[in-house]
Amino acid sequence: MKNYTLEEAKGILLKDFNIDLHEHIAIFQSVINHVTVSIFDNRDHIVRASDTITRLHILLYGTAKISLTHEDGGSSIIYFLKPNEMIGELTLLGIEQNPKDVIAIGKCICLSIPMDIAEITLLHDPQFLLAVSRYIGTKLLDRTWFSVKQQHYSLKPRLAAHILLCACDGLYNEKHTQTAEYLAVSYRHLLHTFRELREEGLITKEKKGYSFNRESLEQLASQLD
Amino acid sequence: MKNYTLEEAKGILLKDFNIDLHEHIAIFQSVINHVTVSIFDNRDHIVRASDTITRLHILLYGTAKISLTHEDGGSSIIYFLKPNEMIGELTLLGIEQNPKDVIAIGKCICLSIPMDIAEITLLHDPQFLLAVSRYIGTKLLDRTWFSVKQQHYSLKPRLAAHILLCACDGLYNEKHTQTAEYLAVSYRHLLHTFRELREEGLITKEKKGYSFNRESLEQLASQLD
DNA sequence: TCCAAAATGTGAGATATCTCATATTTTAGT
DNA sequence: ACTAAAATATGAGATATCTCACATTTTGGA
Repeated sequence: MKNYTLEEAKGILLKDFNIDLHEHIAIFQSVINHVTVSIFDNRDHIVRASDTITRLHILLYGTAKISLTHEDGGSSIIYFLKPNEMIGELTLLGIEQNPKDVIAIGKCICLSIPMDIAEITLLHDPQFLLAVSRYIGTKLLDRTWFSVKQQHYSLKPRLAAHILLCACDGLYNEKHTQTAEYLAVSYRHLLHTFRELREEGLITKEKKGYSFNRESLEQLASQLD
Repeated sequence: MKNYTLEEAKGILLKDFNIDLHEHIAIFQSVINHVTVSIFDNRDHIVRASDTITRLHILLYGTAKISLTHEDGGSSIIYFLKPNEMIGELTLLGIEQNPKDVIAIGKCICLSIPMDIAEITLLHDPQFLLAVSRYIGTKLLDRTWFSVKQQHYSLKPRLAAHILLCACDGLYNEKHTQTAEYLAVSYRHLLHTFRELREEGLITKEKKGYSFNRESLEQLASQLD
């Protein structure tokens, strides 16, 4: 993990990642001179469950996972974070009881400000508060939909939806281990279901991932709506 | 369902339900002259998924369930609402895409104000916005914990936790049909698990519900933490 | 008080999913 | 280029949970 000032970061971000910072810092406008930029590598902890959370982040680039380790040693992926999502907002609000691990999947870039600065400014800023309400509310709805579907339908249609969701240029290419944790099934069972989809001709294994028959997958996934 | 003005309601609430309104209207102070009180009977719809939502409610008394009907005809209980919880706040924030049914379980009493009044006042009130952020954030954490546990552990320990949570004066007395929907298992399987708990001596059927060995249930449920 | 609807209860067989053991292939770091 | 770790893959048997069919009991209204 490397840290940069906003000034240092501007050049790097624009050159190497084609990110224009101006689009992203609106929400931090009132605390702009406290903003720094951090670049994380694959598997770096952005937040460690066991540590005190000292900064409020916004993910600019990359994907991160929030995950939780159970008493029995197993773990669950709770959420995949995508660009423009916040990290630490529930701690800022003073309601997070059981912090979770946030881990970079591939390279990740975050804006961040110190938590104590956020507390004395953002918590009184109606614009920020409305934005954060909407953000958390949307997550609540997403999570509700996801978990209701998860508990009501078997893996096959959920996997179909997941493949469609993750596919990039018509190719699904996620790690089965991650998918199994996210869909909360055993690795073995996930593989079994992948085979079913293959045998039914809905997906085909290629060198770089799985290609698929979009219409058939969509039809399978449509029962979730 | 019956509606009352705040003035009309004061007497009824204090006399019949021992509710002192003053404790509850703080959050609506700025729109106090638009507040009305509604009393719902068992199985009344407080909100109907198919209708436009025109009021923002706060539940004062009773229990209500939020539930959703699946494409395949089955249904899931998403959440049990308890006193001091809001109904319609996600609609107020403009982010609710798929409204759900909210149904009274037994008698329910709500404060409410028209949604359009809420939009022009509460959405700019930092105190309200902070309160609503915390409220929704807490729900997000509850729901996350619940669904992660739900998908990772079998019914037995979850049922133990549920019995402890619902028990009143050492007696569990919920409808099995409701419990099955909430814990997202078939009625048949729920009964099967109840029998297991009975045969292992953790619970005992009484005339008015189930009594239980608290320590044993707590030990069973403790693996969820 | 009576009836219809809801809730409770049980059996049997089907299916989804898990656990564990083990082998091969791919990936990342030095 | 080599090696250890991670990811992929498969089989076999166990378990959790579901579906359906059916009988009995309780409950809420007219």
